[in-house]
Amino acid sequence: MRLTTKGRYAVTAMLDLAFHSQHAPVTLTDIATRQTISLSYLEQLFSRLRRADMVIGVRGPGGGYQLSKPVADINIADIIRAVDEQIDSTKCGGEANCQNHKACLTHDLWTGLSDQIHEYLSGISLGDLLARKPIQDVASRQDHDVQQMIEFRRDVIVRM
Amino acid sequence: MRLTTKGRYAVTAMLDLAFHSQHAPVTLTDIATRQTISLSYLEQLFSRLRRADMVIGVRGPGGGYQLSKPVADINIADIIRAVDEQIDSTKCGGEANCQNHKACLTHDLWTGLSDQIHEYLSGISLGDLLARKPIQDVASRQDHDVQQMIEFRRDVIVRM
DNA sequence: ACTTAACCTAGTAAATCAGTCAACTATAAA
DNA sequence: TTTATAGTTGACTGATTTACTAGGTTAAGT
Repeated sequence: MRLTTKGRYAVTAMLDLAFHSQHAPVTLTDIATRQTISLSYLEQLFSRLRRADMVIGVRGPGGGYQLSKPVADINIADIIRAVDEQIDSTKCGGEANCQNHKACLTHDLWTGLSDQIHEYLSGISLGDLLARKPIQDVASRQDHDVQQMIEFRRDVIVRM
Repeated sequence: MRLTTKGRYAVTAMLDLAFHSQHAPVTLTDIATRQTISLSYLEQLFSRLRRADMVIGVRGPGGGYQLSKPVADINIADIIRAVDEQIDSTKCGGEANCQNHKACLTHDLWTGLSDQIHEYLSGISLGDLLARKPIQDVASRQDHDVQQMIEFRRDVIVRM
């Protein structure tokens, strides 16, 4: 279990997707605009999320991404694990013989805590996050603030 | 709140220190041997831990490191925060003006979760970890396995 | 056909990780 | 009072990861 800005981007994007894809697919361009994340970087993250069966890509006009499961069935640990390289078992890759001939001692110490963190994050679903008032407020504010920007951009492009 | 192998090293080392420094200071050399962590890397980590007032360095022969507080008063979040660069508020460093003129929206989404993780890790003390049976077992096994190695190394050096 | 938007590949500057090397200072034991 | 111990500091390095850019191809709708 690793916790970096990469995972934060993924969780934020998934939260944005969950909030906006109730009726129709959401384009990465929209998410990138709302959350100020690089579009190409988002593409990379969603490539992993798609391969992990967390989202479904819909091609063509009117397309975008949708969640593949109900928000209650997608937890934070899964999202982070999907985009982060899985933390290799360091040194003793499963062999458990890095110190003398005994089982890999160093990592056993950390394992308990690491498992707990994972278990904790597994217990929080996208649905749980969505249900929180502060997040709803922020999302609504983003919609309001960014909607004009998105429409303006589309108008400009249409006119070109 | 970031979670990498760097933090894992720090927690593991602090756990080792807590387990062995009841009576006398523990040298980084011993910790490095037991936990198979680079000595010089440990020195860097403990330099930060010392500046964060989590450990006390005792110089000279018989010296080493000791915890500065009871194990119940040292929590995991503090350890990780001491060695990791604090995650900067990305883009809008406290200014809260990264999107339009409004408050920094993107990061607000993550803040709630990040705070929760921090709160969760704050609730686990070194004492809590020490009290766990599996960790005691592993630590005991390490003592048994590594003690000969340490003594052997000292004998060799004395003879040189 | 043309547009849309997902999908894919390769590359890159910057940051971080994990570690080395080499010096220095304070302290306790000889 | 040497001398060995052990902490302290800083500079430096290769490898990896991050975050991002550029440029394509493919599938689907109008």
